[in-house]
Amino acid sequence: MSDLDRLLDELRQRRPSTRITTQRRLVLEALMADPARHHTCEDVAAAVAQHGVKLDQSTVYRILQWLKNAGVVSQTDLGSGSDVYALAGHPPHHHLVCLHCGAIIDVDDAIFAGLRRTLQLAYRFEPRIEHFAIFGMCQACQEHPRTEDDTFEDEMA
Amino acid sequence: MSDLDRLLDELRQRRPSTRITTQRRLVLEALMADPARHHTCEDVAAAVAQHGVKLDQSTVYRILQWLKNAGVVSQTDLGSGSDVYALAGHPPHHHLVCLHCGAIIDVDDAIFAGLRRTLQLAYRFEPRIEHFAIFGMCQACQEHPRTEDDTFEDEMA
DNA sequence: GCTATTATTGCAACTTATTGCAATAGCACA
DNA sequence: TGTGCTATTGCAATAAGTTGCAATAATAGC
Repeated sequence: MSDLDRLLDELRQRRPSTRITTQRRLVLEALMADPARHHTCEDVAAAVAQHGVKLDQSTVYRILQWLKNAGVVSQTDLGSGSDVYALAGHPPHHHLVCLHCGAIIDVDDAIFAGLRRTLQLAYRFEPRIEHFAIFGMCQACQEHPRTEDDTFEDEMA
Repeated sequence: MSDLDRLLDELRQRRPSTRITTQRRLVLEALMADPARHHTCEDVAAAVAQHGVKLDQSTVYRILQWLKNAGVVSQTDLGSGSDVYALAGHPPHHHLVCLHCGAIIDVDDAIFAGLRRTLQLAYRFEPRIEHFAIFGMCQACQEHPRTEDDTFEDEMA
């Protein structure tokens, strides 16, 4: 039994009314074919299309939401214009995004340990910090300042 | 000289080519009329319209981006469908958003002190954590669990 | 005050993402 | 294997936000 089928099986067991459709299978297949990648909705649709099946974008979005709710994928806005989806890794990883140059720096999940504990203890809140983006300014751009509003965000727009 | 004019003056001084337009003045006026509020683009447009001036939504968005880049307002996605904009407070405040019941819990900026320090020391990254939303599950919903994917996010959708 | 320069606006078109609804297709059960 | 229930899909419409471009208007310099 493949990883894919194992996962689909588990999803059905958690909620028996769940149906395993061709579309869901193909989307998961596309995600698992490149597990470390940040997939956009468009990427996924394109990958599925290569198997000769055209999915409506609303279907892709709905399947990605479903997988996100099930904790299988994370959804992140890295400031690129479209959200990215990634298989929930073990352990999760996060990103620092430079508002000036657009650099994306990977960071370890450990940086959130203290914050998680604070939220749990002080607020009894169980945060879902699975694939975070923190915007700011990287070292190089701090040393090479540009004007206040001449930012990557402008360029992204 | 009003707070509004003082602020506009400062913005011009920082970047002399900046022009103070009626539109920018009205948007800032609307924001400052209710400084503690989370304003949506629509709110702002409506407030300005009460002064008899109709602004195109693209204009409102552009002005809000400008103010954000200048550090005057913060932009936050609280999961409501439209981003909210708030005057940058002193000190900044943040929110915990429950994915199940939609509750929004205010939290103090102090919870980010450790994370900020870590990012500065370990990554030489200057984070811009001005008005954050952290999604997760509040205490009440942890005690009253619903099914895995029967979340507020579904309802929001 | 008048004029030239160019930042900003309004408009219309476009992108990303979501939603209501009728049609389709999993899957449980006979 | 066939049948019914209903979760899921595709479609078309909608919402939120962005962008290119021509027209407008703020400001600097005369």
